[in-house]
Parts: sequence; C-alpha cells; structure tokens
Amino acid sequence: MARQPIKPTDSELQILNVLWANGPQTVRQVNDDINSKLAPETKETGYTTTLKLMQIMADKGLVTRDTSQRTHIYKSDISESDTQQNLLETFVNTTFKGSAMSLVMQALGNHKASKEELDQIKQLINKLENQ
Amino acid sequence: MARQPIKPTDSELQILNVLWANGPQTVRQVNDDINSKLAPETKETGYTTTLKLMQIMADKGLVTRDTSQRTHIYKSDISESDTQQNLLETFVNTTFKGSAMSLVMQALGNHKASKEELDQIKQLINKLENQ
DNA sequence: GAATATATACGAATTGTTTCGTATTAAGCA
DNA sequence: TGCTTAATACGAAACAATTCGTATATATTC
Repeated sequence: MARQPIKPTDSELQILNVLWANGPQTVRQVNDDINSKLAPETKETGYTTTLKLMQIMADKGLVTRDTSQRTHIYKSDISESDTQQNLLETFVNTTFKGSAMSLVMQALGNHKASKEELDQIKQLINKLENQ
Repeated sequence: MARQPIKPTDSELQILNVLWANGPQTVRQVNDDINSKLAPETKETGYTTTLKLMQIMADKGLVTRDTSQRTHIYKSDISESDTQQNLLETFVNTTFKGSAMSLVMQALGNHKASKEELDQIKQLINKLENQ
C-alpha cells in the first residue's frame, strides 16, 4: 500500500532519529537526548517545544503514542529507510536536478572513504550488474 | 578563501538552477523559465514573487546584478558544485546521521543505474583506491 | 505627447515551522 | 490531606519563507 510522500521537517527528523535509535520513548527522554548532544553555541530545546512537536507529529501520523498511562510513550510510525528514501528523492530533484548519479559521484568524490567502504560499494555494484 | 556555508532555500535554488543552466538573465526570463516547466497541478509563480526573491538573493550575495540598464541582469555569484557540496553535507548530517556512505548505498541501491553509470562509478572508485 | 506596456521597489499578507507561557490535571510524598 | 513535582493541552508569539498588491518610473508606440 503506497503512502503519500513523507516529508518530516528538520525538527521532526531530529525527533524521529532519536525514536529510531532508541525505540519508543517519552517526550522527556527524547528532549533530554536531544539536549545532551547539542552543538556548541546551540541553545537547548525547551520541554514544551519538544512536546508540541511530538503532538503535531502524532496528528500528522508520523508517530503514534500510547496514552494509557499519564506519561505517554511515543514511537515512530514510519520507517527510517522509507523516510530517507523519500527525502533523498526530493533532495536529488531540487539540488541535483534529478540525477542520482551526480549526487553519488559528488558524495563519493568528496568523502574520504576507507578501503572497507569502497569494497562495500564495489560489492553492491557487482550485485547490481548481475541483475 | 573560505566562505560561510551557503544554504539557499528551495525557491532560491530553483532560481539558481536557471541561472546556472542558462547564464545571466533578467527576472522575466527566469520567471518564464520556471513557469514553463511546471509540474502538473502546480500554480504559476507570479512575476513579482520571483523579482522579490531575486532581490533578496542579491542582498544575501547569492547573485549579483547589473543595474546599469533599466532591466537588470542577474547572475549567480556562487558555484553550482560548491552549493551542491554544502547542501549535500547538511543533508547527510540531518537525514543520514553524517554517514555519506549510507547515503551513497541508498542512492545506488534505489536508482536503476545503467551499465554506463555503473562503469563511471567503478572508474571513480578505482581512482580513489589508487590514491 | 498621451496611452500603454513593462520594469523595479517595497510593504504587507500569507503560510509554515518552531518556541514558549500558562492552565490544568495526575502522581508522589511528607 | 495538602504540598510539590511532573505531565499534557493548547493558544499564541516569534520567525522564516513565500506571495502578492500597488506605487512609481521608464520605454515604446501610435
């Protein structure tokens, strides 16, 4: 069953990343997690800010929550790879005029990949060639 | 000389893409170009909207303009590949938690690449390996 | 040279996202 | 039980991006 394009905002993605990494959680846990890894010069995110965002995300269907207890437990309702795939597509279209290949070339060329990483890619290419 | 991160918005990028593709142009030309390739169900962008955006971009230094004639000529003041590189980095950080490799793998895996494209990538990998 | 077409300038409305203050309610505890 | 702590709900402020209306000036044309 196809869904329409899932396009979380940056803040929403930040929250989803926490839920994907650590599983179902409370607003408090998500908020603490986000504030625990702040970039320097960055202001903390207030608790009610995170709460509000997660409520909105629940409305949009990005997350579901268990409200049987007073403290709600939120979990992501969309998969990480589906979301990445969607965002990737949008990004390729806007920034690389639809050319996934030129994105790959740029990413590869710029990133100092290790031997292991390059091997991994070669392996994937082999698999793609033998299809 | 390093610049600070160049991060045009989506609308700005749309305009930059026209300027990169077709060279220095008037607001009218850019606006027409954008409206000539509208996705279905998409509303046209008004002339003054594009004008305003390009004026803002001039303020920000994304474009420069020749105002010696009544009809101003705008040209991009930032390079396409630098901009792509910047946006790519931001995108990798937010959507792929900083892992350029996992982005490359996703992009490769999902995109149905032609033999030529795969060859091109293999060539690049070879070059990277011999460094 | 008057009417028309087309350009810029620019304030303000609109829309979307994020942040925050505060009310209310439930738990925990002295 | 009453006090403190911690949770949700929610309206609205603050910000940012985009869109638009309109004033004004300059060309163009008849």
